[in-house]
Amino acid sequence: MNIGEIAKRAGVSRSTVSYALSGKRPVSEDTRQKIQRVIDELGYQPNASARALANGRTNTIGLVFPPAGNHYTGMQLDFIGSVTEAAASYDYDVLLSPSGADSDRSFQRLLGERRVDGAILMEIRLADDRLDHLTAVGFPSVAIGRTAHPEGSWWVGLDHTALAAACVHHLADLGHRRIAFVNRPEQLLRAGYESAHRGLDGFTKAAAERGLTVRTYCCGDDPASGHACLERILHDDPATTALVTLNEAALGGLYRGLAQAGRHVPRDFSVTGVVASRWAETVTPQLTAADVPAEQMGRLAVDLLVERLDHPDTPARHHLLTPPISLRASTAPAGTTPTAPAADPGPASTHP
Amino acid sequence: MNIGEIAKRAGVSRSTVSYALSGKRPVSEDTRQKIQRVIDELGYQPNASARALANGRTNTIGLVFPPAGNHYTGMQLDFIGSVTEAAASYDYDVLLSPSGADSDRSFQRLLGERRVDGAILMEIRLADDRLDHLTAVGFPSVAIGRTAHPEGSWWVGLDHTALAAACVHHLADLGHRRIAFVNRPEQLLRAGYESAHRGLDGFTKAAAERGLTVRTYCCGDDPASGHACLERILHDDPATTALVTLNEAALGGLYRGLAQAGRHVPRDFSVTGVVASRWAETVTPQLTAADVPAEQMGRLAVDLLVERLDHPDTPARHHLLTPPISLRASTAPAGTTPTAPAADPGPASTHP
DNA sequence: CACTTCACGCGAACCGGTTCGACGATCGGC
DNA sequence: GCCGATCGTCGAACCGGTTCGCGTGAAGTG
Repeated sequence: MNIGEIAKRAGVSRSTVSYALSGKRPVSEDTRQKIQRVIDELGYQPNASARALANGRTNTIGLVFPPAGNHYTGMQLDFIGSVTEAAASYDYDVLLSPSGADSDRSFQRLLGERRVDGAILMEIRLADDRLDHLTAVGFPSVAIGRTAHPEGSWWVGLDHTALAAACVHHLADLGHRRIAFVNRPEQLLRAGYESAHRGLDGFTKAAAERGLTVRTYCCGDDPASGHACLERILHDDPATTALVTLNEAALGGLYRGLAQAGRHVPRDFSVTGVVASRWAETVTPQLTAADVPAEQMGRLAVDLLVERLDHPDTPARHHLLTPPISLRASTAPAGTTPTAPAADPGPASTHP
Repeated sequence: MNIGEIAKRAGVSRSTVSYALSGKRPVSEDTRQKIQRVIDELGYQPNASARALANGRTNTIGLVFPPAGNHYTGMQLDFIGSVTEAAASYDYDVLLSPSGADSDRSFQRLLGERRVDGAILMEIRLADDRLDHLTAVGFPSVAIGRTAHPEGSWWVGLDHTALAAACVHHLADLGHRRIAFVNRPEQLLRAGYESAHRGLDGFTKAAAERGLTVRTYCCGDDPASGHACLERILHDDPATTALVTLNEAALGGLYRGLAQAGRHVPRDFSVTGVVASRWAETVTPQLTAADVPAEQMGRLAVDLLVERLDHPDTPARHHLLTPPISLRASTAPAGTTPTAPAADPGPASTHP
């Protein structure tokens, strides 16, 4: 059932059907109704490929995935969901592109084969060749995250420096003097992931400002690594009384490690960090954290991209978000029994 | 840079370039190299829309989302990731379709506008009009989940009945006599979600078989609901000593409720269920559960779909999986102190 | 009544690929 | 030396839309 078929049955030409549908030229009320009736009857819908070929727009945006293997974190899920929904509200579809191991192939396909009108990139690195390439060829894109030199490009990001610093100040205000920082995996830090870098930066500077004793750690994106990381922390400095984490996937393991070491949260040990609220609320006690507004970020990214697609000459825009720390139940004043392990080892037992 | 440009620079016709690329007709080694050189030089990639229009295949598969609003569970994330990767390995792209509130519009677009060659559907209902429609029009699709009458259609699913029953038997073998069942939200149960129905079924039958006293609950897909649900459970029957859950998003809340009620897991209360391993390992103590092999399921779904696309006349195939229960740390024999609350209320305090 | 004006609708060209039928050149066989 | 098969290439048609220029009939104007 193509447009020619509709035209034939309605007794008009193909172009008239096209104009009746697009409204780009006036069509008399009579013929419009005649055409509409045939369309309704046959349930006709124009072929997307043909339309894309003719007018050069696919009405699809690409969502470029991190090269993080098959390990997706919760935040990414939230991005995907919110981007998809926001795109749908603009009548755009979303094409997923795992810029994974063979990043080039899949990524190049999106652009070279013109499958998408624009792209949204996740998991940005400070020096991001994907973005460099896109801006070099002038391809419309919006980054979720910002590079070292974001001037003149489109993005929506979190002020990781400020957020990590806020966590430090929160702990320092509570009297903690020896704190640890649990970052994303070392491999990602080395790759230049912006959240890992800026977060570490903010943590380190704020800690220096407040004269705290700190140690920083990288930690795999899974509970087992979190558990192991926590054991290292307490081994390296048993007097540590608090930690800041950017690693939501490790959170469960960090808590488990604390329980096993007999440190009660928040009585003996405070935990905070930068984590999406749905994960902060999953652990017990709930995590006091700067909540990553993933859904809002996804929607903003789509808004920006659509604006850029509709008005190609608009100067670059961006949104830098700094959500406040949500006080929940995982932090408390330090100092009642700063270094001694808790007296009651009961709750920590985990025998099978 | 289109195929005509390549042809001109290589001094051949457009059709020759096409044949050189597709290999569907022999091309002399000389001209092939000449063409290849030009292509490499210009970085030419054929336009996807034009190709799709010409040969009727988009090389894209649609991944149809649940109508669950903007609330995505962890399992869905795993599906999305594994489907995307598996599809990439077959050179297919993945188009996301939120068959959400206005399910029709987005869903119909995929099919009617021929944006995709085939579709993978998630969150299947026992009576699923989307699937009925697809099979009615003969559109190639594979379901992740199975309807009430899956004969003759393509799917990969979990034997929820058997899994829930296995959980019951596991608890019964440990001596538990009064257990609760925590299902997905009531709204989904009423909508006919197959996991909710078959799981409930398997639970009920197995419990009857073993002569257990049971109560069943529906619970929202979030920690707060889980917490509330657990309070209801203990209020309705304080002698309950174990629960089975299908609701991974509520898991954190269930644990929190138990801690707050002074029930130590697994000493005073056993918890098990059907949950993806990454979530089972996030809670403390780690959940003894039938691990949902989400990644494997995603890959299998793609395998089936690609087979169906390549061989349109193959009879329907499917995979029914029954993963074993992974013994972790959340279940223990009942009976040492079956009904009395734990003596030590310490670990349950959650003051801010 | 002749002339412009306008509203509508038509045909043809185009987007960038694929595919089919045909044609010229080369080759081997008798 | 002529004929038929084979190989490599070309031109044209087609996929299903969109868009431009033009023609036609009716309405408006002096």
